[in-house]
Amino acid sequence: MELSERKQKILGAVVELYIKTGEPVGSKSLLSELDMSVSSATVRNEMAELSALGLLEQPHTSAGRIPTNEGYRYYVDNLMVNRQIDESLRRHIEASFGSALTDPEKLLERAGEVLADLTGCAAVSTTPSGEGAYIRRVEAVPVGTRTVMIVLMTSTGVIKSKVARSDFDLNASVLESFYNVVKASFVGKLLSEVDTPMMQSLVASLGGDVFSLLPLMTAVSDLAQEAVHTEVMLGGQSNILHHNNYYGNTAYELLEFLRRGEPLSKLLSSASESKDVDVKIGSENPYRQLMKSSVIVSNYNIDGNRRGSIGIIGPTRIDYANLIPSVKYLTDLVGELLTQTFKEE
Amino acid sequence: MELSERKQKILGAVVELYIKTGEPVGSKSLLSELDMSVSSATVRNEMAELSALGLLEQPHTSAGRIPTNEGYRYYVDNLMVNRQIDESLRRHIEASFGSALTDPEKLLERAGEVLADLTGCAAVSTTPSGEGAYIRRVEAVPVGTRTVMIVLMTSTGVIKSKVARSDFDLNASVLESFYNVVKASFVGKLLSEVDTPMMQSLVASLGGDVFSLLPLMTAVSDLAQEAVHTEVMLGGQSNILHHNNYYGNTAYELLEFLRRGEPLSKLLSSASESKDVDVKIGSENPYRQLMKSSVIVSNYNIDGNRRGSIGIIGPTRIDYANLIPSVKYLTDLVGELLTQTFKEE
DNA sequence: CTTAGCACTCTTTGGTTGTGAGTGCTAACT
DNA sequence: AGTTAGCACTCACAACCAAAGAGTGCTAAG
Repeated sequence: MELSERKQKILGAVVELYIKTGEPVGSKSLLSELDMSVSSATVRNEMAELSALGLLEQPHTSAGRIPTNEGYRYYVDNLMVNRQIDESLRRHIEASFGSALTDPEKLLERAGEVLADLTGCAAVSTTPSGEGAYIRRVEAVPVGTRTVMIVLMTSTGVIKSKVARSDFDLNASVLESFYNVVKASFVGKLLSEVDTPMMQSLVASLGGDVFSLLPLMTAVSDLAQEAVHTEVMLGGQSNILHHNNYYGNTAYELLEFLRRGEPLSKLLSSASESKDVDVKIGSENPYRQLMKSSVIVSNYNIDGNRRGSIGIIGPTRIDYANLIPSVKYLTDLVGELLTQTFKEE
Repeated sequence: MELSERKQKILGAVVELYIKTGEPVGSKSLLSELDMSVSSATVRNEMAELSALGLLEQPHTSAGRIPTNEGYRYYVDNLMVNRQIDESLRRHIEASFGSALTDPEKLLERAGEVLADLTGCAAVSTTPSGEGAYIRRVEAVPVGTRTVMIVLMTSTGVIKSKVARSDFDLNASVLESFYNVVKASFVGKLLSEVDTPMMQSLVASLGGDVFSLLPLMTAVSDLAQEAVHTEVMLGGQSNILHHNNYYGNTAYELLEFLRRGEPLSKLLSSASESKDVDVKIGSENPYRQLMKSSVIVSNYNIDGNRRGSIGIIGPTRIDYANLIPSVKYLTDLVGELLTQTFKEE
């Protein structure tokens, strides 16, 4: 869509003013913000044309204009200039990561909280995907006579552990055969290869040891499942109540939607890989509950590979110019931290 | 406070009707619920006296009565009969614990979710306290040449792990001396004994090995800190929006309060040990944000020792008769599950 | 002690009426 | 042809008022 320079200036001003105040913006209040040497009537004419193009709309006949989803879209794609994140804020963010660095889950949870505080929106983050990761190591640490803790480490640095119980004593010889099986059948395997058929054929091949080993094997399989499955974390839910756009029970519906991890996970994984930051505005979102919300998602990379996402969810009149760079900055930071943590083999 | 039988009956009926409908209850609507052979005027007189006693109040002059905090308190202490939890519900609850049994943190988180769904309130739960627990075992599992995962197990079955990095190669001899130090200084110690002075004197005694061992020791100490510190989990926040008593931004304030773990933790730990279930009504709570809320908390025991708490937070007109038994039932169940899981030594 | 009756209070609801912000249109102006 | 002043029009919103309804407290009689 081609717009005259003046139309662009007006559209941009309407969007930014509406984002700031939350009130529909009229021709006069627009003029006082915008140093243009034209009259309000001219602005009105231009706004009428922008309405005809579907970029602005009126809540009712005699009110100011607010941007449509398409209006926001045009603004984000063509008009917006990303704000810089100032240095002191940057230091503040980096400082908030304290010592939670070692555990990826904790790190991502923290990242969500930081982003929520920073943006005043609800924030979501996913743990690093296990896709393409393989099993680096499995250990069985005895806890009791019939109890061991199984620890599984993946090539992406994720560590999962679980207690396994057997109905038989787990003596040295049982553990030895456990390690043999693990070495032969698990280490080096992709996490996604550990599935039901694989387990079945493994069990079939175990022979006499099956009864004592089965609980341990099941635990390893469970852990692989857990590790390949990305977890979705949510922070700053209460921020949603701050945005007066969520009146009535839309706030409840949104919170309820955010609680279910599965649709959230889909939402995040659908974020475009090609773009730095993916912005979905209102009805561009695939879920009914998000019709009045915008979602800003960015992917973080570990060692150059896309591994997970971090994003925020707010009203469509979210402050794109400030928050898009914030999300971008935080995902990059998380990617760096994780890469750094696990680069030592 | 002594009340005539009729006053008790009336007070009880007012409380229960108000809990059910949320509307102030008047003398007439009360009569139709209550099969008493008296007139509305008599009821009015009784209600006036209950008001004078501070057990009922009126939102405005010509409205029905609602219970005061003292009214609820009298009801809970003297009038209420605990409802039974029906068998099918009981089975449903037990089924919802699926396979999350092994990890206490997961179990408690799940318990919170279940309770939130069950009661329609926000639910909080704490992980088992490390107070009185000792270190049962510490393991160092090599991950890379300069990286090990430290795993700490406590006598209460909590397992914490953390990756530790050193600036030197962690060869077999370093690990051996690590295990020696652990055996001598950590295993069998109470978690609370691992504090800064203890660590300082330990470091002083390490001698030449200090540089390679220090990161590992620090990790062990961190894990002990983590294990002794109980974590507070929150579920069902969105349920708060359902209760129309939280109008305006009281809902936001409450959510914001619940987000901060520290006051929540204090709240839970202040639950009376003597009583089965501790109920705090409105201003009985020590926090301003809970003035309009009731908190129902119960402790769970592992092997007979109080280890943590589970509770719910809702409006003061919460359904005490049904929900107190629910909370009680769930805490007992959690206690049983945890005891069972860790009784094998 | 109980109860019928009644005056009184206070919220809630619906209707009416201004007010003000903002628009669209027309006609004049550059 | 684009711009602007002027003006009639629309519509949400607040203020105000009246009627309705629920419920009370009080009084006097049973």
